[in-house]
Amino acid sequence: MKPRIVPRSFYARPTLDVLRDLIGKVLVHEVRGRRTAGAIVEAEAYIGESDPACHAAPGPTRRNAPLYGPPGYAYVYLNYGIHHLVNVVTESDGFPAAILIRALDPIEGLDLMARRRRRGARSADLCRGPGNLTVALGITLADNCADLCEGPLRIEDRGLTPPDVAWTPRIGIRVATKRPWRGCWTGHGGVSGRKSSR
DNA sequence: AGCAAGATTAGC
DNA sequence: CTAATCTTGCTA
Repeated sequence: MKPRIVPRSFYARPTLDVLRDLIGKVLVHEVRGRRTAGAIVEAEAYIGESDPACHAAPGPTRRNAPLYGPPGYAYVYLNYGIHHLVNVVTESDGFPAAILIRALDPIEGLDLMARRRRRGARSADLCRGPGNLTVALGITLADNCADLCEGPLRIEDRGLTPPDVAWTPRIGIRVATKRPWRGCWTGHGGVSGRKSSR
């Protein structure tokens, strides 16, 4: 199967279904003709205003506006003043939900990724961790609201066999840590997490 | 206008 | 385990 951009209808479904099918898809970013890409290995779901960990929990604000918009768009924001995190907006237009991309398996542009990551990192570590993969792919606030179905930032289906997905609690947050809304590529070494979760 | 908090990471 | 660092949103 040749590379194909994932259509908007893919994202207009229940978030956990999208999350399961997103593992194994390829996130691509092109800057000045240079392409970087990696297979999604780990991601977390943030669903609705009733999810205390979701940015939409306080209701609509200027910052989380993309979450309420149509599916298939990127929601990028700065966390802890240091790290950019990428989310994929899901569900129907008007319902706030998204999937945080936490780790990738580098496929293209490894040299460029290494250059962007100042601290030396082995190729397998280039895109491990939500804050690290945005640096490796060169994703910034400028990519907020980017259309993932068209443009320099997109998600492709390269025909990889859908991997088994392991569900675990979300990490790195301090509320609602018991919901098993973190999907990991079973047995893949590129999954983030500092301790036992690997 | 000022302040506290946060979906992280690296370093001791 | 804790510091670093800045945007957002709430309070005055």
